[in-house]
Amino acid sequence: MAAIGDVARLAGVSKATASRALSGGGHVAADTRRRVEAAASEIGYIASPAAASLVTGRTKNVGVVIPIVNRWFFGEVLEGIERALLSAGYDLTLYNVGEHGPARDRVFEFFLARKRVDAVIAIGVDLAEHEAARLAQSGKPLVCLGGRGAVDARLAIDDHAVGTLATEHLLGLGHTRIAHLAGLDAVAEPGSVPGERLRGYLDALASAGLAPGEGHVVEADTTMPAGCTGALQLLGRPGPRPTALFAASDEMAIGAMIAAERLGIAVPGELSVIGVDGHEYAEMFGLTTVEQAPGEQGRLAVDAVLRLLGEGEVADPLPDSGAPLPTRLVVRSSTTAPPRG
Amino acid sequence: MAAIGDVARLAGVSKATASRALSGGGHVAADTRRRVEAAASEIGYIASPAAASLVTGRTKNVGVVIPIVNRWFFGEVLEGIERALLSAGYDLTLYNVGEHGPARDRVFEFFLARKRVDAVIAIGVDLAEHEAARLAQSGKPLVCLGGRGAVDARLAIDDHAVGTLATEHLLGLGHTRIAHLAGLDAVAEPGSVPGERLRGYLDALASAGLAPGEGHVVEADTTMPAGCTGALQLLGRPGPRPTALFAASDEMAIGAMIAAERLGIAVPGELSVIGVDGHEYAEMFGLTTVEQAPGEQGRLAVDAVLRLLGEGEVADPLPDSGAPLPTRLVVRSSTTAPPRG
DNA sequence: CTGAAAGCGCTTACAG
DNA sequence: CTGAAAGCGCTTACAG
Repeated sequence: MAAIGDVARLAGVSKATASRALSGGGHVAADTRRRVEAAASEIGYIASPAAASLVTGRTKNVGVVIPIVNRWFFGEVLEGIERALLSAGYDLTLYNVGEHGPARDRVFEFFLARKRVDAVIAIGVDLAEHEAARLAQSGKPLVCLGGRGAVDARLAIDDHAVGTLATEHLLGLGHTRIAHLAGLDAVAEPGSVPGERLRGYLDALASAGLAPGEGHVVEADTTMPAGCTGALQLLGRPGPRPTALFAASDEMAIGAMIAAERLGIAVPGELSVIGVDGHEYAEMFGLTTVEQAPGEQGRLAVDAVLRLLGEGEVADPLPDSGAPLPTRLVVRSSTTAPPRG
Repeated sequence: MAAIGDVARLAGVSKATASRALSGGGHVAADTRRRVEAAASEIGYIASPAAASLVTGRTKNVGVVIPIVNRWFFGEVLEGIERALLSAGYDLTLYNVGEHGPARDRVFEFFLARKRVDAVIAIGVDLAEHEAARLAQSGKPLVCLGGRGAVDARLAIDDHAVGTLATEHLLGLGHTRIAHLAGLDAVAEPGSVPGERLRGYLDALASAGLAPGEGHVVEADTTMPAGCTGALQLLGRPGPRPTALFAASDEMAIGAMIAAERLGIAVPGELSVIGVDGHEYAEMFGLTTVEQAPGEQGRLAVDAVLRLLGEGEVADPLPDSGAPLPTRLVVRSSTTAPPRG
């Protein structure tokens, strides 16, 4: 393996100068720099990250903590982060943490606690107090995308507003029997993403002088099969059927559309359906949705991390601090006015 | 940050002994080891990976190259790899490479060429000659999961056999007009995954004295929307309609089922559909499929890499070298005998 | 079983 | 602008 000494010798300079020419900020004569660069590329020299980080204390590596890879939203965020990090010359080290337990503890107590990453991005993870504390004490910048826990830098959409917006769209079309397919633990955990969307839905309903019908709020996993099962249950029960359904995610909404079809309920004729996300499959199903931009969110998280690390022009770590990430209503063919009669 | 010198001082031993007690294989008195461990945990010591790797030359980090994160198969593989790597104490550095171009070159020429990873796992990527050469010259073990390119260690299912198995299932049910929804470039690239599945399909057909009908092989992206569009095209054309369809992926197959429904074609009554993958949504749609186990494949790739790195009992790098990864036919309700008449 | 010393490959004050 | 020297925090022969 070629080391910097080899480059220096070939270029006829000292290791210090070679280092400065290749990476350091120190001034080097233009001609010297050229000679060093030529020498480096001639022998295919690439600096050892370990050696460099041992002295600089920087690793040019960011840890990304994610609860699940294989869900559209998370996959998009991850791709956005990867792209942004790579183009900034940073590596991405992936930690897929699930439920609390020894495996998750190990990530926070060992993997993330070492000097292997300069910063951490946590996506949609509810940080326990001791986890947030661990990270804080390590002194590494932490940027959260959604999720909960006491941290400095968090980017998030306004989930309450999302619930309100979706519900108001249905109210505006004239619906009064509006059901909600909520995410898991929406009722039990008020501050969570599903909880906030549920609250937005309830508040919008209340503002219109309405309340959900009996059994018209059902919780399910935010997947297509779970959405299908949940909708089957919700739409199949006796009593007045809802004319509209707000699902907490597009995958659930699509599952609900399929459930409606199986029950012979026409969408949107007999049932309007709206989701949340802007899933890549939404268009195929003509699904009306409150769209968010996960890939872009990932990029913004990287921007924030890079700023906290002092890369580029050091500005406000979170330029629009406090302002929620953008979402927008995209109306397609799955929502319309309720059936007459 | 606590360094090993602090631990040594607190335990009343030398840094060398502290190092041996904590990680090194050298013999240390049981009592000494206990004292060192107590000291380490007391001050929360965690070895600096950079310093350790500088001297050992090992990083305990594996680079994973993947063409796309947000596709079920790849997401599952990635999760399987992450879990296996983490439990072996290794980090996973993610490189999402797309089309050939400067961004991809940078991954192979810079990121992967440095001494930051001990080995590389490439998932479903067709390695160009210069890319494979780059990796080989870096001396790092490379394990491929699927994909193409000249490499030593490759794990893969037998895609030709997959195509044959799926087609034979349909033939066995009595179908003779069997269409194929192929992956992109199946015809143009004979050695690729889509190409092999297509060939398996054609060979099975030929063995039964059959050939695909006019316009009964259509290529599409391996996604649900593309599968839907492709099936719409395939099923909508004039002339005798196929009674069965073999899709190169479950997502495509599900898209095709939705297309059939939109065209008023009953599945399986008028059209049998079979896919490939064992997608998590297959069950919800009653989809018959040739199942593979991507998560498990990821784990096997890690096993192979770890063996090549000399971890654990150094055995054959690829224990079942040559043997393809397992797949199996899972029959559900989307396939049946062709309609009479 | 344990310690003193060297060294992994860089970068960074410190002089000049 | 450039070089000699120190040092980042470990591990590993080499002795004892």
